[in-house]
Amino acid sequence: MSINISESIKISCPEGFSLGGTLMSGQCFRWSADGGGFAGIANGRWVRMTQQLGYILVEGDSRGDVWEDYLDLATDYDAIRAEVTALDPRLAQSAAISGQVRILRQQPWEALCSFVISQNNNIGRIRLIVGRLCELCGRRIDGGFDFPEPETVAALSEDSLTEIGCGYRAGYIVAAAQAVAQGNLSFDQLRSLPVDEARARLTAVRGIGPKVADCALLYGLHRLECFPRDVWIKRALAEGLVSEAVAHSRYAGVAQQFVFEYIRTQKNQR
DNA sequence: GCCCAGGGTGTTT
DNA sequence: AAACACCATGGG
Repeated sequence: MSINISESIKISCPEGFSLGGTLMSGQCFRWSADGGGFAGIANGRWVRMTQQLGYILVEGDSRGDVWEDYLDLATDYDAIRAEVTALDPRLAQSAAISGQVRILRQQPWEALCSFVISQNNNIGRIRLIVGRLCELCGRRIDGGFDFPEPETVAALSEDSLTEIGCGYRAGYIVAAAQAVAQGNLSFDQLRSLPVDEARARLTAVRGIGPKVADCALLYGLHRLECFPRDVWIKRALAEGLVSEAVAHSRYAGVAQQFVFEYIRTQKNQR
């Protein structure tokens, strides 16, 4: 397969920014290490991002001026980091190691669908299944397959999803897709509703519980006050790496990502 | 073989 | 409301 690197652009960013941590820390499942950088498909386009001193090199289909927004480079993470560590000094340990990670601005359906797949699953297998889903029914684009539209997934049979390894989640995936495709779940509404109501709309769908709802709101709609509680974060709370005070603060989701990435990197070094 | 993974649902205490 | 079994699947 040949990739036509038609264009490349540079996006300035803080030198400390962690591109790898941001793309590979389990908030998105479509990136992989490639030639010193990271290749993947987002916003309907294949690109490879490579971090240089003070900027990100974006090669491939880099049209559209969407990547600075995707990486959330306009948000002041120094201020966020200062605020959450002031709220809980114990968090400084995680922030010191993983505090250069940002919350991606993914497309809401991709985030929701990916985290429905994520339940009781591990990151490697989530990547595998999400990739197969795109190959199964995503639009063919230069470099691979785009994430499928909700209408496309809503029309799939549960059997076809079981065949690509979705297991018992097949029905949940179709249910979520149908809720979106039929307008019962509107991302425009979820974006502006009070967070508790947005959560309630999401968890009303069969297969979406509180954790997946918070992931959809945090990673798909950039509601930074959401605090997804997976097994790792529950463990971190029990061990005192992060406190409930942070979990209920306005940048709870950012702090949560610091802790999640911190635990992962620590675990890999053991 | 057992345990675990970015959980949720339904049932039983 | 809290504890529990069950849900597919693959890697360790």
